[in-house]
Amino acid sequence: MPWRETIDPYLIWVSEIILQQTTVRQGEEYYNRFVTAFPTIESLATAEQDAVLKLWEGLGYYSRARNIHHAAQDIMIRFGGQFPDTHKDILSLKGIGPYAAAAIGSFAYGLPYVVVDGNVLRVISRLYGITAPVDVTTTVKDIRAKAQALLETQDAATFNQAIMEFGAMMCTYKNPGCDSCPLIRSCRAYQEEMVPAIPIKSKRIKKTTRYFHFLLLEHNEKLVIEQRSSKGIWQGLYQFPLIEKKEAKDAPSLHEVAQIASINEQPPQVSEVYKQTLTHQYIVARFYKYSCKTVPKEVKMIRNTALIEYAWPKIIRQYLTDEGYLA
DNA sequence: AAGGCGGGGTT
DNA sequence: AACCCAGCCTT
Repeated sequence: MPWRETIDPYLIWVSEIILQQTTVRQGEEYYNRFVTAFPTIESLATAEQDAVLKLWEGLGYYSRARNIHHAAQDIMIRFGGQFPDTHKDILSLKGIGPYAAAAIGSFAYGLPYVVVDGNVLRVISRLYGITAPVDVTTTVKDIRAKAQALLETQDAATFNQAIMEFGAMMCTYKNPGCDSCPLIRSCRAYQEEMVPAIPIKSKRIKKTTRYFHFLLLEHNEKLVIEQRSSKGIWQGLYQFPLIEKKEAKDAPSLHEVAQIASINEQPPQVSEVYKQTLTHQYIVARFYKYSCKTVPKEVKMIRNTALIEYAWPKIIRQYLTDEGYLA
């Protein structure tokens, strides 16, 4: 892993943000492309947000891309382009929380702050037999304090790397290697046969289903696109004009489509159903291709060949790939 | 303190 | 299809 062979805080920062909620296998390619495109803080700070999002396309949690971009600009202003070297300053950057601040600080500068990621939550909660839910603030604070005490005078970078690796390789969520674990004599969960039950989580997420109808409005060999803004999913990414329905059986009416653009008489070319599961939502989407007589002046229109230049949500990118638009 | 935010992996 | 994986921001 290239980011383990450097003490450059910028490279470590990029890798830690990408590797959050992402497997190493998937993240590695994104990391390489990102640091090639933006080798320095300054190059990232001066980039367009669209360019940053394009490199993040398909990775998910796009606020990470917006935040790292914003933080790079912040570093130029507040720290003269030098990545800050105190825990407090690192933590003040947007998109960097307790985990990332401890990881970057220890790996780049040897700052003595323990990392608490999912691995560490699991290791420490099992070691101390913690049956309080690990997804509440007070429990995380307790676990951080216990982990910090274990770090004590040890080398922070080595300790942080080791405890995360131990969680990932030995103290795994399923099928942990208790049979060969060097810590079973001190592991409360093992002694009380609680290993499979810990860590305990309290929150359940309920998913809502949303029905999206994307309109491909064609006029003069161009398509109408728009950028998602404000709140909700896929902020900053691009999409086609969207009509959302509450029920599966609903389809956009001619009248609704006509309000967006003046369409020709022939019926639209309707795609198959595309589905995507998000953390809190289940998306069901169809795509409708219309030929238009006119479109409103203020909309953004691009040629088919330019579609590849924009950052799309996974479900739209899948459709565009299937239709040969990105080939 | 609670909820929202993608996408991938395993069973 | 139904489960799991996670750190940070906003409200």
